[in-house]
Amino acid sequence: MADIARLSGVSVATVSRALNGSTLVNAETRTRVVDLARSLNYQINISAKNLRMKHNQTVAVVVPYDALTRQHVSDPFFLAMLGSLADALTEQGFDMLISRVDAERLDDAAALYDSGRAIGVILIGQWRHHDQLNDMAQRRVPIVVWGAQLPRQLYCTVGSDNFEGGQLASAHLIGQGRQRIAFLGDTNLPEVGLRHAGYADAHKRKRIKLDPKLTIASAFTAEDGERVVNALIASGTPFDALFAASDLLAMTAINTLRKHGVHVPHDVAVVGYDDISLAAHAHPPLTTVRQPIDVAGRALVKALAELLRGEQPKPVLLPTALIVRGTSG
Amino acid sequence: MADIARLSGVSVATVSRALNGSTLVNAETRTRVVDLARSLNYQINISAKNLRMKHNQTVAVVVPYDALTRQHVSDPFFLAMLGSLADALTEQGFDMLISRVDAERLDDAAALYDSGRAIGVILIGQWRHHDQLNDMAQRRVPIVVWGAQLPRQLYCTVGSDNFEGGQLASAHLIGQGRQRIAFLGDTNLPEVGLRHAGYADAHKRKRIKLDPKLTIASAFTAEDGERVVNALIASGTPFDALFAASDLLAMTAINTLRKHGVHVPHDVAVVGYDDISLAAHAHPPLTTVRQPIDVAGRALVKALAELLRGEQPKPVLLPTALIVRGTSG
DNA sequence: TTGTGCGTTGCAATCGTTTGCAACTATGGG
DNA sequence: CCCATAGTTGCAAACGATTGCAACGCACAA
Repeated sequence: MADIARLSGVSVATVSRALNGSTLVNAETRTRVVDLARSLNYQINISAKNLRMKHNQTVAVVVPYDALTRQHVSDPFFLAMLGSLADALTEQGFDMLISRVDAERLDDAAALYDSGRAIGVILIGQWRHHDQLNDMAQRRVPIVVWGAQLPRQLYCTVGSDNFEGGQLASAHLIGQGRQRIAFLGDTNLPEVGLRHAGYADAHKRKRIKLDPKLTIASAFTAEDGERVVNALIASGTPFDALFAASDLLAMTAINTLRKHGVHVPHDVAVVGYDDISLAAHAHPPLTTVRQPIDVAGRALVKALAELLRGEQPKPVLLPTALIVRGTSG
Repeated sequence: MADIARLSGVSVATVSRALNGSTLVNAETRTRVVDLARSLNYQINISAKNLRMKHNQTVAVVVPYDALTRQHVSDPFFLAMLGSLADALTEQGFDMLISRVDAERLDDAAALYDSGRAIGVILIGQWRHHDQLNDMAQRRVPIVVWGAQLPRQLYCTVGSDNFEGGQLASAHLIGQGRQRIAFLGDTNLPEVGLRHAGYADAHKRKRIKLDPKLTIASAFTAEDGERVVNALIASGTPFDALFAASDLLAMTAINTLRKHGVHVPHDVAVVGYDDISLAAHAHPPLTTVRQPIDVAGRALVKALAELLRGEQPKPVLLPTALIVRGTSG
C-alpha cells in the first residue's frame, strides 16, 4: 500500500480510502489509485486489516469424527452439507475454515473461536454431548449446531424434523402392510433418537406393538451396516421392512440383504434417510426421507449471522419429505 | 496480553516471551505468567501474531466445481480426499481453509494466496486448465495440484498412476474374456485421458481393435452416468464390459444396466475407479482401481511444505491397485 | 572502588491497515 | 478583502503481538 501511495503521489491513508471506495476521496484520485493497485495486482493484507478492524470473516465449520473407530467422515451426506455451507458462506462473504474434532470432545471446537481464528463456529452434528455444547453457549461462543432440538438447550440448532421424518417413513411402511419394521441406527444420538421416536409413534398410532429386538444399534458406516444386517439375519428374528437412519446405511443394508437372497422390496421393504444424490440412482431407487440440505446451509449461516449481530436466533426445524421410490413398492 | 502483564507485574514483552517459552525469562516468572494466562483462558490474537511474524499457517484447499451444470461436488471421493487432507494438514499444524472455484477459472484459487489469507494452495483436480495452473506457478504461487502429470508442467502434481490404473482395469477385463469394453468418462480431463490411454494400451497389447463408439463421454455425476448408459443401450452398440472413470459412475451404471435387465457381471462386467468405501459394500461388490487416498493427503501436504521451504518438490505418482470383487467375476 | 559478565527485564520499533481529526485549497457570499 | 463552507488530503494514533537492544541488579575478581 505504501508503494501505491508513493507511485500515485498520495498518502497511504488516501490509498486506503480509495481502495475502500470512501466518498471522502476525489473520484479521479480514486480511479487512479484503484487502477494502479490493479496493475500492480496488489492484494490487501488480511491480517493487518483484521487486526485493525478487530474483526474477521472466517467461520469455522467443524466436523466431529469418531476417535474410537478412527473413522473419517465418509458419508456423502456430509459432503453435500459442506457443499451447501460453502455456497451459503461464500454468498455472505465469509471464509470457511474446516476442522475436525473428536466427537467426544466437541468443546475443542471453541478453540478456533477463542484463538481469534474464526468469528463463529458451525458444528455438524451434536453427537451425545449436549452438555459440552451448552457450556460453550454459556461462555458466549457463537455456535450453531446442525442437529436436533433438545430440552434445556442454550445453543441454536438447525435440523430437519427428525421425529416427523421417522413418522413418515414408518407410517409409509405400515401403510404398505409391513408389520415388523427393523430400525437401524444409534439411538443414543439425539437426531437418531428422534427418528426412532417417530418410528415408535407411527407404530403406536396403528396399535402395532414394538419389538425391541427390531431396534438395532448401528454406527453410520458401511462396515457396521453390513455387520448388523448379517447379525439380524443370523439371529432369525423375522422382519419385513427396514428403516435405516441414513441412506448409506440403507444402501449397504440392501446389498447385504441381497447377498442373503432376500429380495427388496418383495421380502423386505427399505426406507433410508437423507436423500443423497446416489439414492435416486440406486437399484431399485431408494425410498428415503429427504433432508433439505440446500436450505440447511443457508439456514445455518443465517442463524450464525444473527448470533454475531447479538440477536438470539430461534432453533430451526426444517420440514422433511418422504420420497417414495422402488425399495418400498 | 496487556492485562496479563499488568496482573503479573511484568511487561508485555516478558509475557510474550514467557508464553512462547523463551529461555530469556526466569523460570519462575514464566510459570507465573503461563498459569495466569491459563486461568484467564487467554488466547493469543492470531491476526496480530501473523501480522508481526509475517506468516500464517493456513492452507487453502480448493475444490473446483462445474459452473455450467451449477453442480456441487457430490462424489464421495472428494469427501474422502478432504478428510485425508484435513488429517495431514492438522498433523503438520496447518489450518485448512476450504474454498470452491469455477472449474473454468482455476486461477481464482490464487486470490486466497495473494490476499494473504493462505500461505499456499492445494487444488483438487486440474480439469482442463493446465495453462492457468502453469501461469500461477510461474507467478510463484505455492500450489500443489491433485491430478495428472503433464508435459511442460511448471507446477507440482500429486496423483495416482492413471495410465497404470487404466491398463490394470482393462487388462483384467480382457483377461476375463471380454472383448468389447465400454469406457465411461470425460477424456478431456487429463486424469481421465490417461486412464483412457491405459485402456487403449491394454487393448493394443492384446491386439484388440478399439471401437471409438465404446468411448463414451460422461461427467462425474450420477445423472450423467445414467443418461449415457441409457443412450448406449438404446444405440444398440454391443458391449460385454464397462470401465468407468469413477466408482460413482460405475455404481450408477450398474444400477442403470440392471434396470434394463442386463445382468452384472454375467452380461456385462464392470470395473470402477477410486475404491470409495461404498464400493466394497455394493451388490455385487464393485471391482475397482484403488487410489491410495490416505497417502494422497499426506503427499500433497508434504509437497506443499517443500514448496514453502523454497524447494522444488518432484511430482508424485502414487501406485494404483486393482481390487477384484464381484462385478467382474 | 571499579570493571566484567551473566541472568533477567523493559523500551520502543515494527508488521500493514483504518480512521478521527486537523489542515489545506478553492469557491462564493457579504 | 475577509470569512464561512465544502471538498480533499495527510498526520498520527491505534490494533496486538514479537524482538533487537539497552539497562538493570548482582556476584565476583582485580
